[in-house]
Amino acid sequence: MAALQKSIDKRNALIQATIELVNNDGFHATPMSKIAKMASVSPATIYLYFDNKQDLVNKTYIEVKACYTAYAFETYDETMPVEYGFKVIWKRIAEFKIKESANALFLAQCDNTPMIDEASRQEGIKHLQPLLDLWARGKKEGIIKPLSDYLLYAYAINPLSFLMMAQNRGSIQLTQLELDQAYEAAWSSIKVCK
Amino acid sequence: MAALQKSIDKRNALIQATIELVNNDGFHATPMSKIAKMASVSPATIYLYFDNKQDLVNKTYIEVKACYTAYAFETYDETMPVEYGFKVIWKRIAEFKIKESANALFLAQCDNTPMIDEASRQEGIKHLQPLLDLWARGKKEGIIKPLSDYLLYAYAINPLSFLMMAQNRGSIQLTQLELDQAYEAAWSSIKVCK
DNA sequence: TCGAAAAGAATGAACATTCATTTTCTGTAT
DNA sequence: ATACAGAAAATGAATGTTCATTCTTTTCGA
Repeated sequence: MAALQKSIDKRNALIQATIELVNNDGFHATPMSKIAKMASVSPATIYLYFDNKQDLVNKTYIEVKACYTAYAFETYDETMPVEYGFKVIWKRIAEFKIKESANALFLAQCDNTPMIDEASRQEGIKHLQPLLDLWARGKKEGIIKPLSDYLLYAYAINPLSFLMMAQNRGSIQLTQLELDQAYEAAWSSIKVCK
Repeated sequence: MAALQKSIDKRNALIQATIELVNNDGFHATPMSKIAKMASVSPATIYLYFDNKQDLVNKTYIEVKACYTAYAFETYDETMPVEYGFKVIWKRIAEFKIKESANALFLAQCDNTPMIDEASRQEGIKHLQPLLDLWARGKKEGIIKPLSDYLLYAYAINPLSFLMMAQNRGSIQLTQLELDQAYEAAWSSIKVCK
């Protein structure tokens, strides 16, 4: 059976093109024809891989978000002490912003825009669970302030939001020192003061 | 002279309609015809007030941003002690998010999207100067951590970014307690630990 | 009565999606 | 091995719609 002959490379090229073009021009200012051209594919071909433009961008979002969270939790495991765990995750997220800046920018745009379906948004959130768990543990151990779950949740969606601001629309690169400072600031804001 | 016979009400209605529609559908998914209809005006009339669609959204952005900063600094003056000044500004910003949530949402979308001209973006940033000055003072007095100016700047663009996340795309309203917690977290992240 | 302001209809370009063909792949029979 | 049939994949060219902007005419205020 030829159930999956469609080229995964072509699909990836389409996703990459979508990210790059949406970053530069925004969702609605990015024509399917341009995405097709950048992916070296006919416009009609896109519809073999995705239902329509909305579906393309939804799936791109979910894929990038999954990539983001996988990256964030790569070096973390649940047996780590809370503070160390937080540090490990935080640093990975910062690294993601820097090394995968196109992906990070794309996520920022999606998360602040009516561009993505609510369902896909929910889907994208799921993978952040380990961070929420870590925080629950930190609160239980008295290491993390008893912040409202709702705030922690907001924080979890974008713990680096101010780094995002620093990175997103300015093109300046953050230094290691700045990253360390940013981490310290973030940790200070949630840890219980001794 | 009839240099300004054009109705300021009509202009305002157009700006309001732009904010509301862009919040719901995004810039490019908002047709001029719809903006006109919501403002009870002919599409052609928009062009008496604005050069084109881009100009309309740029001017809307600048106006909302000015409104935001005016609100933020309303109760602040430069003679206040640093910590108190920070608190006063922060609380006003939080209030803005809550009371003027449509405006806040609009700004979040503009700031994370290629929707606004770079020039207008710069224009919008200018009014944040008092906060930068406050921080310079705080650092000089040893009250605020010696964070990189660049980070403080990023923070200044959106000191409430994580509150934004909490408010923007979820529709849940934050409680007073949560706001207090959020303020404490923000202050902890930048103050010098005693 | 004149000039600005406003209106509605018209224009032309851009775009998402579909259609009718062509190309490529794969499994099978020789 | 080889050729071929059938199906999936890919294509470029329509199609029909939507929309920003402009044009011509009408309304309004002084």
